[in-house]
Amino acid sequence: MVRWEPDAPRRLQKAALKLFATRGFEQTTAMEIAQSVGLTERTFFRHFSDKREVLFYGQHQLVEAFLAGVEAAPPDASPIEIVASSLTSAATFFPDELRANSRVRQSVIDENPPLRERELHKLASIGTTVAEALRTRGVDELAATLAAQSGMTVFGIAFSRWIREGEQRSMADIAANVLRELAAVTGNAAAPSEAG
Amino acid sequence: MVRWEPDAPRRLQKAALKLFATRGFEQTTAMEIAQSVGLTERTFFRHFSDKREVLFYGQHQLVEAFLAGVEAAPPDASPIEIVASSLTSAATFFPDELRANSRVRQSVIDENPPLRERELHKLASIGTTVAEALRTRGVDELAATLAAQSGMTVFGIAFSRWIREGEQRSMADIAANVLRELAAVTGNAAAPSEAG
DNA sequence: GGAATGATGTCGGTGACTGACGTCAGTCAC
DNA sequence: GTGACTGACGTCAGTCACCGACATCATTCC
Repeated sequence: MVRWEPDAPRRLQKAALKLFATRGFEQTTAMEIAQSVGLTERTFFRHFSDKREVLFYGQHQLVEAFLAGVEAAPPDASPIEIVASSLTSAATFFPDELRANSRVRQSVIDENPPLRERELHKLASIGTTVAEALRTRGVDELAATLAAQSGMTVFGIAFSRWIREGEQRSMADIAANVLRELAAVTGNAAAPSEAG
Repeated sequence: MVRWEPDAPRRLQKAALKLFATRGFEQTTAMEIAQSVGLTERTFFRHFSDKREVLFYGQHQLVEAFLAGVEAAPPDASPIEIVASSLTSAATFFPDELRANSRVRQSVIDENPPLRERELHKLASIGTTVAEALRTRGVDELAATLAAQSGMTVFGIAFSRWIREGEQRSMADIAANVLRELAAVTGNAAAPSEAG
């Protein structure tokens, strides 16, 4: 007989999402989440640095997918081509079966500013990591930062479209479209000093 | 005889920045900030929704500068030209005299993840507002969101360069350069579906 | 079979943040 | 000029996120 059920973090995450979705994020205490899976509040905070973090458990693998995409790009690829490869790789983390689940999770996040903050921070943090990987490949700092952060912008927009009701395209397809549109939008940029 | 010193929020902000810079953000309690200007903790939280917010007092005007830049753009301007105008307008909020002050403030923010989160949220929030303004001008949703969020990326990078030690150029000049580089970087984008 | 390990529980605390209510100077109606 | 009203603040008591220190006990390793 085992002393504890295994995989406490994932059990806590599932319980937290359910409680947040029904009762609301603020109205749910860490103690309630923990007790709903037979653990104590203290144990909750041993697995998650704070109450918000429980919704972001497993993000580590997403970062690695982005990085794998960077490394998969051919040696002569331009910065934005590397980012494109990175997005394609990351898109494998969002198969169609996950769409419904992602929708629920995102609706919880969208309704709670503290969770939005954490999400933006995660995105920016991935962007920094990808930029670092670009610099390792010889891309200069400004281009690397711009390409990586733009990639995160594309990713965020693509994801929000991917979970739209009625959307049929795959995450990879949407990301590709958004990235093309980014090129189109920025293509004719005028210097800001000309305006104002 | 006046009952209270005027402009409590600004006094609290100045005291908070000084304390955060010397003692650290976490090591400074809201009560200490309040007491250092002769107020109570309760009054601190009447002016600021949370402890982090004290460092972002006055951001409202920055948003309005961005929006003024949007409105100043000619009617036939492309989305990215409108964003360029917006950046130029916002740049007036960062005259050279503010550089030293901005450096101190930013070093506090950079060293504290909770403050970084709040900053990213503010930036994204301005981006959403600018995107909304673009849509009002007839820009379609995708282009508006891309242009506005890219503008925030440019703004963030430009600001971090503006406060670099030894940097001489104005905020407007740097922003113009970064925006040009964005166009160059995204110019040759390949579809992500080709890679990976 | 005893020691080390690792995940958990227990206890007591700090500090962010809130709601309810009291205080008091200025202001304005009458 | 008195009384109602308002606005900025103080006081008090509470909830909850989060942490450090220490105890517990099944499993594992020697």
